[in-house]
This record gives sequence, C-alpha cells and structure tokens, in this order.
Amino acid sequence: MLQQSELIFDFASDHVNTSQLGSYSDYPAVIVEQVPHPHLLSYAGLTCEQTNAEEDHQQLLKVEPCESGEEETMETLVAADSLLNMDCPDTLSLEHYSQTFLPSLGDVINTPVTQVTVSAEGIVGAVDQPQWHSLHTKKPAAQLQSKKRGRKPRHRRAESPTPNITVKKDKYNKGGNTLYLWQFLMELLQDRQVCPRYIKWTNPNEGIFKLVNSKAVARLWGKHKNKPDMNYETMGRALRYYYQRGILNKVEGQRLVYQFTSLPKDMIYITDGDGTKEEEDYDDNSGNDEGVSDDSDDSTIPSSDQSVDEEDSHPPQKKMSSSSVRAPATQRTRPAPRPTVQRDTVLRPTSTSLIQEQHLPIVSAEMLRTLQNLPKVQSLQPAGHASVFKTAQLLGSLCERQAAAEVSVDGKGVRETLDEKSHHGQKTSHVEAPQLVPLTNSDH
DNA sequence: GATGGCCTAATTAGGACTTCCGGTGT
DNA sequence: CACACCGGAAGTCCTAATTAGGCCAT
Repeated sequence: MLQQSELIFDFASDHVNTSQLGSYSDYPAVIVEQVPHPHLLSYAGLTCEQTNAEEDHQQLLKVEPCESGEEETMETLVAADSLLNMDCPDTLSLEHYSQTFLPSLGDVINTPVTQVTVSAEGIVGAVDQPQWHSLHTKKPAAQLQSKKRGRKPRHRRAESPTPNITVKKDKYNKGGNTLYLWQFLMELLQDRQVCPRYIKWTNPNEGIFKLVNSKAVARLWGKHKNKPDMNYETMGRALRYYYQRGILNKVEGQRLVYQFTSLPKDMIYITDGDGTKEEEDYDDNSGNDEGVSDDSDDSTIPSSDQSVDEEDSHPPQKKMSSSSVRAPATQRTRPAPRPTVQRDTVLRPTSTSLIQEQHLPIVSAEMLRTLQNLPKVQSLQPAGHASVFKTAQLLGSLCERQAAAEVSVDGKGVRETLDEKSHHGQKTSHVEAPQLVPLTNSDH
C-alpha cells in the first residue's frame, strides 16, 4: 500500500493514446481508500483551475500532522510496510509503483494524492483482458530464440529529460515505468514515513534537503532498484552525476545536503514541525549540518516485516507525523527552534488540507484514461475533456457502487474487500513525475 | 500470386544508473 | 580513522525506436 503522499498522478487525458486504450478491455476494479468526494473534487479543482496555476505555482503545500486517528495510522503503517517491503511482488509497493510509473513532467496535472488500486473486478461493464498482467509475463523461450534478423541504423533516440528536468511525455506516456533517483528522493520527501526521519528539507525555499539517514535512504533506493548492495557511496555517485545534468547541486560545506535545481509546482513539503525529539536534534545541528546523521545503525531502517513493529515500538515522539494524532507543534513542551521558512505557509486552509484530512486516491493515470473511455464509465462523467474533476466523479461513483455491493454482501468495508482483490494480482498504481519549476532563490 | 495493412518480435542505441577505484577533505 | 565527497572509467540494465517477417484480406 502506498502512502498518500507518495504518488502523483497526471490526468491530462489530452495525451490519451487511444490505440493503447483499445487494448485495455479489462477494467480493474478501483480500490479507493477513503475517497473523499468533496475532497477529490476540491483537489481536482486545483487542476481545473489550471489557468490559475501561474499564480499558485509558487505556492507550496504544507503537510500538517494528520489527525484522522486509527485508520490513518493503520494505513500509514501499511504504507510504510509496503514502501519498505519492496521484495514482495504482491504488495503494492513503491517498486510496483515505479513499474507503472508514468512520469510526465510536461503534463498539466501533477498533484500528489493518495492511491487507488485497480483490479478487474467490480466495474460494471468490465471485460476480461490480460494486459495488466502482461508486464510480468515472460515470453516463451522458444520465441526468444526463434528469429534473428538484421536491422538498419535508426534515428537517434529522444534526449534525456535532463538537465532541465523536463520529461518528454512521448517517452513516458508509452508505458515507461522508470523512477529516477531524483524522483525517488522527491517521493521520499513527500512521504511522511521517511521525511523527515531519513530525509528532510532543510530549506524548502531553495530545494535544499538533507539525507538525515543516508544509509537508510540508500537502502530504500537499493530496494527499489533491486540492488541489495546499494549503499550511500553508490547512490552518491548517481547523485553526483546529477550535478552535471543540472538536476542537483551540492550544498557546499554541508554533508549529506543537496539541492534540487527544480521542484514540482505542487510539491508537498513535509515539515518536521511535528517532529520528534530526534528530529529536533537534527535541527539543532542544522546550523552547521555537519555530519550528525542517523547513520549509526541500519536497524533504523524499517524492514518489510518490522516497520509496523518498529513504529509501534517507538516512543510516541518517534511516531511519524502522518500516523500520529498529536497536539500542534506550538504546544510541544520543547518548541521547535527551526526557522520558519516561507514554504511553511499553508496555502490551503488547514480545514481543507487534503493530506491532513484524509487520503485521496492515487489513481493510475493510465487506468483512469482507460476508465474514462469506457462507454459505461463515460456515462457517469460530465461532458468535456477528461479532468480530475471527471475522475473524481467517476471514482465517487465507483466507490459508491463498490461500497454498496460490499455492504450488501457481507458488510465488509470497501477497502478491506478491495484490498483483498488487490492482493490477487490485479493492481496498479501509476503516478506522474511532478511538473517542475526552476528554483530560484526568489522563486519561493 | 501480388499487394497492402496490421501485428509481433528481434534488434539495438542510448539513458540512467551501478560498480569500482583512487584521491581529497573534514 | 571514519566518513563524506569527488569524478573517471567501464559495465549493467532497461526502455524506446526501428524494422523485418508473418499473417490475413483483397
């Protein structure tokens, strides 16, 4: 399960590849976790008001501590488990997410939301279709060695998305699923399971972040890439390559501190205003930021089977903000000395903070496109071009149907039942890379 | 049989790391 | 001494682009 803040989906259906859609005759059931219709719509409003993006574009979101209670905690823990349990193919993990990742930096909508797991069941009009499994099916060996053919030279491939961190959507809208390291780091920075615990912003205004626990981050990266030997040295080399490509800068004189040259418009900035004592200790050292890292023990990395226990075993102040119900930072006995940065400004009223109030679905962009092109689904949607608004309505309808169906059967919650379905191999989660804007000191 | 369209699989260039290394700085 | 950091070099893995060959309809 993914954490709400991990995933971003693009839903600019202007890019729908109808030829691809034609092959998706199987419409997985949409597993919606706590889909808040008004919220979704509100969230979608951000998209629909794209024309206002320019003025909002420099505004930043602050993730407030969640106060939704046990469900939130449970989901967060599950999310942490999935995040760190990347070895499990049946878990909707970051790895899986990366496999279906559809970054589209140039696309219109790049908004972090929660998740929707999709399976083929439960959608009216769904037709069996195997495409969603084809990613993992291997060709028969006989076919692999059947033919040998020559070929002519070809044109040069599309250039790298860097250094401007703009991804050509042609490349990424065709099933690409690569999650780049910088994207991974951005995801971590938006993931309250790891931010600010393992990685945190030190100066969100300038895109400066610190690898609080470099080993943990490297191991997470290694898990994601299926490189068990990954370490910070290796990951650091990849990070250093980003210097050349203009994706990252090194912050001089500060260890483990890097700077994004660009950031997404709608980046969610998790602050450690809800931080733990430990994190405050980091802050205490942030003045010089010299090497006080949490690297001392690999056990600090929650493994797939220990994350929950670890969370539970921590003293309350160790809990991640996402899963805690706590008093506002201002009420803490130990006031946070961290400087207030401009990006801490809550751009949305707290009462409408998406992340704070509840999960939003992370929807596979591709799934949504597929769904939107279903005749029966289209009947649910308002007229006009695809949008998050449409998606919200669609999801709302689907969720209601699911809920009604499940309640009528055994009284189980939608989520529980659908999670079950998701564990039967029908799942996906697509996200889009954030739309990035160049960072300038005055920009934020 | 010739032709054209479509689909599939083979091939391969290139991107994004990964690995290793030697070195410097703190 | 440990660790962070740097960058060169070579290698691996993966993806997208390209294209040949098979199949079918006309």
